[in-house]
Amino acid sequence: MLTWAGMTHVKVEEEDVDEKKVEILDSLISMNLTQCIDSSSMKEEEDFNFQFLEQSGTKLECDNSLEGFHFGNGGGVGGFNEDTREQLDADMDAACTTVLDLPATSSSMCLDFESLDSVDGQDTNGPDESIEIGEEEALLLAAAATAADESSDRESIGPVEQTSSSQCRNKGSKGAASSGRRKTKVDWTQELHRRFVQAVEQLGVEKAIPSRILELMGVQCLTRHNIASHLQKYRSHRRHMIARDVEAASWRHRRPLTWARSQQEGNAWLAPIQTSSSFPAAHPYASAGLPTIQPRLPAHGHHIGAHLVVWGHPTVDHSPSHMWQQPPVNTLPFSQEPDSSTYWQQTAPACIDSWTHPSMFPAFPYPFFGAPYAPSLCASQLVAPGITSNERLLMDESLPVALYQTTAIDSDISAAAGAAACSKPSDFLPPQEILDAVISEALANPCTPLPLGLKPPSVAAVMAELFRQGINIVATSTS
DNA sequence: TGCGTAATAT
DNA sequence: GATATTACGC
Repeated sequence: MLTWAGMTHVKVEEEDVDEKKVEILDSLISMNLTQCIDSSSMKEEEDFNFQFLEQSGTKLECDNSLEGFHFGNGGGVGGFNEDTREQLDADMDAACTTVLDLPATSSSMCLDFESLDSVDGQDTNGPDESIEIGEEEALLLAAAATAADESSDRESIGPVEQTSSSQCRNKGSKGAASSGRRKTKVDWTQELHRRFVQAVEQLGVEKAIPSRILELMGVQCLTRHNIASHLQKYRSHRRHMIARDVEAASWRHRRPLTWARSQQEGNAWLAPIQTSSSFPAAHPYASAGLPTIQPRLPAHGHHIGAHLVVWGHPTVDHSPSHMWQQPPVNTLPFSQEPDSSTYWQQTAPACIDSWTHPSMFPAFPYPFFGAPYAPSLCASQLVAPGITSNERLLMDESLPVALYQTTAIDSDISAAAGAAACSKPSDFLPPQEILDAVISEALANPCTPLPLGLKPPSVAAVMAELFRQGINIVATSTS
């Protein structure tokens, strides 16, 4: 039994259409759908199988594994050209005679032809909160597709929006007739993007042009404009990653000692975090805290260079592109991270974007800033158990040089890091010798430019610190 | 004509 | 926010 779940999500993947299904299909034509069918939930259903539609009389050229079949005001990927769509709308309107009482929460729908196998009685319902409807309703879409096929014998098929009800059209921008002119969004699924990337690589990033990419991808549902748009963003993201590489290299150049030390010490800085927090040791971020972390090597890409993890970095990019890799909030542990995390990384420089969950401890690129993010923290809070109070005091007196540079760090990161550090203070302590080395370096090179993105402390902060240290007279420069 | 890019629309 | 569309220059 098909269901209208909270998301009215029914999956489609059945190869054969038996008579029962055809029967249902026919009956659907006399029914109406008032519920908008949206593409939002289709994103995860990349394996829509068009064979059903093909076998039921609908010719679809789309690669089954690549295309979603999206309905509704959100548009989507389907196997219809514009003419087909318009005819489909007309057919739908003509065929619909019954108003289904569907829950208002039902906002999207996918067809699950696999579920259609349960027509004979097996119930494949999902959650209890699902609201059942008959296969008829669910298959109306398939019927519509069939009708579309009957109305069009064109071979060329492109992604065209398909609305399934007047409600959807109303929600749409311009109604049925006019909205039909607007193409639907392409759902750049993992597989679709993988093909895209593959094509780009094959052609060479710089030499890749939309028409050639489209050719290599062999996905007829896409248009050259689709490719161009995606390519535009792809290149943009890639440039961003490269720029970040350059910045990372620049920082390593300016901070060779710190860099070398951090490399020698490996994960020592944040190693405790790996085992004491939610960081799975296997995750690349487990080795974070270093200026560079081990990137995930792309399956097909070229490793141009390791990128900084820019958590808390003032120059951290908050552009939408990062969302392309961003797992959902409150996401699973890294070990369960979805493949989407490598969305752009398949050919873009192997990098780790700042897409990780903000609640995670930031892998700040500057080791001696690894812990004292929070202004309220003092060095002693970072000291391992067993260190003497005198040693703690000494560190407290020594660290301001390093600490002062953290004053401008993003407050959220500071708060997060501070909270993390306070909760497990002993976990954030680097080895004493490293700490000494870093402090020494900072003291020996007070004029070393700040790493990119770091702002100098405010005058007020400096004055406060000086005052705290008993320095009340400061010569000011007038030059 | 096709392409790349930026701005804008949906 | 992601994608499509458009305009413009090359």
